[in-house]
Amino acid sequence: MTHRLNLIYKKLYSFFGPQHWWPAESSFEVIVGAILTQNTSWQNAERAIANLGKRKLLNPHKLYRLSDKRLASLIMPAGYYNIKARRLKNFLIFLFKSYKGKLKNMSLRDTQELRQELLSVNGIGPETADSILLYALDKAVFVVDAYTQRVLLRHRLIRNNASYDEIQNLFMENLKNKVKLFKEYHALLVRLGKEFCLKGRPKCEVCPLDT
DNA sequence: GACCAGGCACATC
DNA sequence: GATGTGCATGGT
Repeated sequence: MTHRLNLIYKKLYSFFGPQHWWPAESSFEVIVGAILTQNTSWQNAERAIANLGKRKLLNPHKLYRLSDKRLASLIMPAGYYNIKARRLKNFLIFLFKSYKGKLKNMSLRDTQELRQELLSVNGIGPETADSILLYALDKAVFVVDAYTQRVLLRHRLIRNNASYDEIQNLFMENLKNKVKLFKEYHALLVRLGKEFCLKGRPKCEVCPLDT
């Protein structure tokens, strides 16, 4: 499986090239984006982030002080805005209570322990937690999302009811080069999923992996 | 108008 | 542990 996964990576990289993920100007922006993009197109999440950025609100202190109602209205384009406002606040409450509002402090914690802490925040599930760890804090954790599952399933690399942890372990046990590779690999899987592995179709057509 | 998009919590069996 | 539902905008 190690060889298989490395071969897939090589094919994806040579076909698509580097993806430059995560598109953001700061670690905090990555975290905000990770929550805003939950079950939502990145384009819509971006509009919400832009609304915050325009008002210089993309830092923990400012966002923490913003009322839930105001926050919700600003992130409206991302959809689920009431729930997501609450989720952003839940993360910030955690950040201030446990790490004095500083990402640097949070980043010093042991990766697996921090992962457990993030998962205990209401509104942060496995994908959001791992996106934060990998893309905001540079921790060697593989991110699994809907595209990852779909691509792997289409190519029969997992069984159709494989759990999040199973899929994540598949990558983490078989790949070296950790952080940089994990970032690029996940981004490439999303790119492939978007362009070739469409939902509601039994098979990928002209899939770069099949050539 | 239907379906989809870089999930998650919660209820229920 | 599996399955169903609410949350909501904007593009195709």
